[in-house]
Amino acid sequence: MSRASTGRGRPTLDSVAARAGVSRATASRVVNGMPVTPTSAESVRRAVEELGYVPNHAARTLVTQRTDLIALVLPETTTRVFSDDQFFPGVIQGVSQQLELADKQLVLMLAGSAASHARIERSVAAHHVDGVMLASLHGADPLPAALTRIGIPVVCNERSLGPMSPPYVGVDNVGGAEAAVRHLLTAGRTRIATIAGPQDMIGGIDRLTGYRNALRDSTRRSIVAVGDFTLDSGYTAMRQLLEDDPRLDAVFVASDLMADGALQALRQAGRRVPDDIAVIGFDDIARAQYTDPPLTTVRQPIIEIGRQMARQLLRLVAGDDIEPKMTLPTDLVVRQSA
Amino acid sequence: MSRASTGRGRPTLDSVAARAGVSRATASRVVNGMPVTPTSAESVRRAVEELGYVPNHAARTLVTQRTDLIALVLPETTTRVFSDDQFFPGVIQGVSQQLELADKQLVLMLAGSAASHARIERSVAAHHVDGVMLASLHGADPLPAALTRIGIPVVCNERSLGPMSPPYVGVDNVGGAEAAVRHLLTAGRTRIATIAGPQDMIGGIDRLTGYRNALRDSTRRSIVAVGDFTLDSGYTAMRQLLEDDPRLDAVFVASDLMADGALQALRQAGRRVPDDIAVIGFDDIARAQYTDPPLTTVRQPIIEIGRQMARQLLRLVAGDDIEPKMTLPTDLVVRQSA
DNA sequence: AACAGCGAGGTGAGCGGTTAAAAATCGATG
DNA sequence: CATCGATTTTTAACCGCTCACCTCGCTGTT
Repeated sequence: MSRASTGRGRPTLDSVAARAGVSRATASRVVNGMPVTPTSAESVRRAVEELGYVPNHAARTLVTQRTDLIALVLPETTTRVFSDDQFFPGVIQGVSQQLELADKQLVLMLAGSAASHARIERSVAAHHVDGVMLASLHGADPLPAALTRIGIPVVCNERSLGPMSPPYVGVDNVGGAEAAVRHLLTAGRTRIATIAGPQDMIGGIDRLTGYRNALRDSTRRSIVAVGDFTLDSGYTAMRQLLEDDPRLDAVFVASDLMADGALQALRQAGRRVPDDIAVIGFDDIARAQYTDPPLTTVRQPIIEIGRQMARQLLRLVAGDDIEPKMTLPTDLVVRQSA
Repeated sequence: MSRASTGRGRPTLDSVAARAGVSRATASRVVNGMPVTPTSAESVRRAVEELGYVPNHAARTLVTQRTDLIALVLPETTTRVFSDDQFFPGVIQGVSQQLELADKQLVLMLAGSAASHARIERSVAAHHVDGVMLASLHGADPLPAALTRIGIPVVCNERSLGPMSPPYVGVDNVGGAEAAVRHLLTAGRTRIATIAGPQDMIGGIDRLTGYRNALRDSTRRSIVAVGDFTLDSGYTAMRQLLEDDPRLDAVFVASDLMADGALQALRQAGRRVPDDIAVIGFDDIARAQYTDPPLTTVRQPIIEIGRQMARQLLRLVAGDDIEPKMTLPTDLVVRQSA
């Protein structure tokens, strides 16, 4: 028998069924789009409409074991969440678009302290979410391994440096950097330095590799300074480079934010860009078109990264298996700085 | 009787109870920190430990009617999510910090299309979340009213322009703008213009009001151009102002991003800042310290906005009632542009 | 010694759905 | 017209947890 449905509060499937004159099971079928007689489908649909019925998510989750929740974990290092590079907003936007298509909700988890790390693991262990996306990991973060062990689908942004590398969606950092440096070589630049990113992040490592690759094919030697993707570090690194080798005529900078800092250092040092020295950045952040001069840079498709991460994860959640490595193209955007 | 606990899969409260030699109810009490005999508390705790038990969230939600999920709704207007003002990342960070203390999870919903609007309403109607924070609404958004009608706690960022205004956490836009303009007056500036923000957003409206208030007390007349908070619009507005009144000696700009654009227009027009013309922005975004010259601006405590929104909402969710209007202070940060 | 009072722990009824299995319905067929 | 197979619908058993209520053993009182 269907349960007594006298109770007030929001309507349940029982009240819908009662009103439509069918059993709860039939009502459930209609709600879930399973085949039923047009007659009962119609009456159930009307009852749903009249009562303003909305399925109870918790009840459904309890039996189906699906939460329709997808987590996006971001490391809450001030460096990145609060920098201007717009990486996180972009990823969030892409992820959000894709999840919306699949009618999943996005749970955002900022992993700052060790406490939040533990909290995330607990939450995932409780199967509070169906899958997890990890973005912008530093070094050999233990999280990918921990989550994989729990046995929940995981997708990363860029390959993980740790022991266990889950499927990932990355961009062609190496190729992009190579293209940038080749552009400088083609323009006849001879002393080409780089301001690399942190060497415990894929972006930092691979862009430096690309720089080295491109120079290896030429006769130029490599000149390297290291920053941490912040504007200040770009400024400092540029001053350092100028001091070490005043005759530089080009610099490939591993992020636009650092490139912006580098431009300031160059301006202060009285160097004209691109006449005296060419500058190429990486990321193509919004500001790149407003620097002085507008910045030539390597664009990475940030929103697309988010979309693809979500797409891959959704497949994993659905039980399909996927190509574990996905690399999105980068391309050189030529403006005035090189 | 306790249910047979032979089933494989992750441990349930039943298996914990069985292992600890107590009833499910007692195990539940221990897990939820209610008073029990030290003896049974200890044995339950050990069982939890050994089995790696984590409570099933859906089951708990089903009976308690709490989801421990809090939604943050952001309008996905490209203008803001993808601008450099870092408002959203800041709010997210503040919200996240506060929610973590209360052990709630954050569900992020981007409200772009009409479809996503409907989706959000549906999700809230299903009591998928315990409460909702709405940020940065445009005009008379119908969402506050719709959500309030559903009967779920809502907190906004800034008061809503619509018919129904939920409790909100805002900043002292008027006072900040007044302080900025007074600073210009004190410095002896005589022709003080403003580049206002969009007049369908509280920030845009109130900052213009503050500008007018401050001028009303003086003998200066007001000169107004309107932008939409983007850099480009600041640039355009500044050119317009210069054309209309070439003898301007100061401008109060309703956002740093627009101020950045204004600085570029001024530089291009050959005006020296602050010698020929003083510029004051609003927001104190990260970039403000790197503009040329560094920007004098009105700081608003973005992270704190997020924290307070979350704090207020959590109280509402807990059933406490709160002061429906909360205004956080803004303060003038004097750098070199004025 | 009998009994009220009290606190700890057990019992069982839900919470609101899904879904496998059983029952009912129905058109087609011999 | 009874029978059979194919659908559609109903029944009822969960999913895993909380909580109101009841039981039970113990102490303190008269």
